[in-house]
Amino acid sequence: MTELSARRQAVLAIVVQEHIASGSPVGSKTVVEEYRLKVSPATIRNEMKVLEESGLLTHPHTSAGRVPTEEGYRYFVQHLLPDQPLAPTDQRMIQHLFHQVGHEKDQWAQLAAAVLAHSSQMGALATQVRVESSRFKHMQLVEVRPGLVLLVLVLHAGVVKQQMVSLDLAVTQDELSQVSNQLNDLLANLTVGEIRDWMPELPPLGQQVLDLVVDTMGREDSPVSEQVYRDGLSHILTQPEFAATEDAHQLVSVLEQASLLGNIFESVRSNDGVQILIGGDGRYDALRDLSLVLSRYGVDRNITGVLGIVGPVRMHYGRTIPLVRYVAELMSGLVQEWYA
Amino acid sequence: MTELSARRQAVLAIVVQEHIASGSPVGSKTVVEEYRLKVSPATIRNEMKVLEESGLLTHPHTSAGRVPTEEGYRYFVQHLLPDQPLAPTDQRMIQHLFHQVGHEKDQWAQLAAAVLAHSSQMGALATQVRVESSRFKHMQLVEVRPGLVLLVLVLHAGVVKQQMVSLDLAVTQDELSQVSNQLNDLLANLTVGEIRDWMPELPPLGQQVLDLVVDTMGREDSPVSEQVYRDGLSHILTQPEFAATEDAHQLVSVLEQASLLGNIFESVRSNDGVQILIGGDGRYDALRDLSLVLSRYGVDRNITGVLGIVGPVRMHYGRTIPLVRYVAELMSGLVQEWYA
DNA sequence: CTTAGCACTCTCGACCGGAGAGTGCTAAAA
DNA sequence: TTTTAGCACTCTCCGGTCGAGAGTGCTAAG
Repeated sequence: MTELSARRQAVLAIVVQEHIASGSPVGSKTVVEEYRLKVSPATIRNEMKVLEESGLLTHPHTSAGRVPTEEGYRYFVQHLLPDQPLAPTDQRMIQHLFHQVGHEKDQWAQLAAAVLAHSSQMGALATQVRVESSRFKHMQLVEVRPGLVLLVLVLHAGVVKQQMVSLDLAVTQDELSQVSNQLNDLLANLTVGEIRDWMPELPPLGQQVLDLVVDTMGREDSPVSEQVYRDGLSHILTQPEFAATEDAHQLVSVLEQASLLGNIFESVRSNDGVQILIGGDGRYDALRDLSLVLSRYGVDRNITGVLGIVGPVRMHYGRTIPLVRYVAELMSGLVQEWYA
Repeated sequence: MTELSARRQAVLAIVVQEHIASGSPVGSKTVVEEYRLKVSPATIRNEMKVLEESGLLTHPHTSAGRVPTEEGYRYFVQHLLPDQPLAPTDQRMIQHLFHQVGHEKDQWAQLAAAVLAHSSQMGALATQVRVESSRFKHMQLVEVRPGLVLLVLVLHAGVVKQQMVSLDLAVTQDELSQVSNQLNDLLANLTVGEIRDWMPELPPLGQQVLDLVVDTMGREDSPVSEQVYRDGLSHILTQPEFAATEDAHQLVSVLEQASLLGNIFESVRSNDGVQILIGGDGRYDALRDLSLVLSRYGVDRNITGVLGIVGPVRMHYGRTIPLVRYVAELMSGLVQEWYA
């Protein structure tokens, strides 16, 4: 990508903005008129032709206006987009919403998604924070019914994990409490790795419980509670009644497909700042017509979540980027306050 | 709705089935030919006319075949659909999938949704079970950092609830353990209602914790953990690029709108068997073009979840109904095994 | 380097007309 | 009384045509 003259940059910016606003190809006349340039349409046409040769614009057919390519969007976002903070009114509105939920940290992510979706009029995603390699804090065994025991594990940063298990041998609640107390002393402040390496000598029951603790600490968190799971919505869009475009169908299936999002989220976790994925950036074919504006949030590298916006490539980046950044910072603050 | 002659019923059944299969209006000739009836098309036309006058069929325009009305679908589902069990191959396939997840009860609902979606090629919904009015079993206070305490509450049926709280006064872990033990004795096997009515005399700290316990027991479960929340997907479908039909947009927004689904689920919870909502049944305008095939599952009235299928009104009820019934029974079995 | 002028291209919507599908009616047959 | 054959009629769907409109690319002059 060679350097672009100032005017050429301006033309690109205008085409991108105008296309984002209108949704249709933008012609040379529009560029001149809407932005009161002091040159003629013909001049703009020449510039646009050059931009097209650089791969930043295209036109859908001979006699339509220009449309940015994905590359054009990327150039725009990287070089031509002044990154301003979120509008103060939006800031206040969002802060207000977050003040209302308060301590219910389970609902932060959901609220973040709702706020993002509402403010951007796009799709929104948010995960809860994930705590990596947390240290053991406390455990408790509770007999639910004979032979069936519930392990409750409290880790640092207030993470609670639970696991139901049926024990081989019949035990009393007293025995369970005894084992719990013993392990509480032994394991205090250890990570799962440290426990694995160490593995102290214990009586059979203690051993069995210890194995369970290690399993449970190592296990990925899994979704819990009254969440409504949605699945297969994309199937419906294939029905002729819902004669949705190829695109709409694709969109929904991408968002339902956990593995792809998981990959992307992992890479987002490991970088700071808002990250923008336009049209899959060539790496993700399934995202061909989608853009993601994502950011990590949390506290250092150990407590992280991901949130952001999904929408068509033709998205108002000037609004969505500050929005995502702001919400991510806000969430980081909340997490800091209650976890760290 | 007056009684229908056997032949008229047969014609209705054929029209419904054929329309479900083909998606287009079905004409008198098709009815005769595909089902090898021993009458002429003209006779069928007369029958169809009567069915139309009864409000069970319509035609989209003068010279198209007939299409069932919502009322027609309802009649079909209630009177003309032989309720057969799910095909044994499907049964085996589904059982196989469920055997693999085993103890991870958090994942059952998700799996159920995935299975339903996959087997029906429609949208699927599933909630976790919800435990009503559960009895107190055990509690534990864990100091996360000075002034910040985590309450972990274990109820009967293995329900775990947690709540982070900042205490007014500084306390030691010992004091916390003492309060925990005291309350564990006092509250054993009580429901939230019983605790509220009783409310024993306690020292200030104990009182504060007791209030918190009551709050937490009474609180609705909220989604937890690494669940990816989705929101606002319907916004995207309003963009011209995803020029989805009115219907598709409606569909997605309905499924995102928690309150409507919540209402419906409540009514599903309180009835047995598979419940079918065709085109909103006149009660839900937002579901005009959608059908839901839902069922409760769980153990008696106290531990219940909801699962089912969403799709266009033109849905293959003969397949989806047995499928939903089967999965609901399977899930009930699992819940029984691990909760009751 | 910029611009006016102009021919050219392509889309889009409207309009038309014929083929096809299916109905409703009538009158005859069972 | 019920069923059926025959037939006119209606409506959609599809392809083709046409003109308006928008915008470009080129050329030649400023």
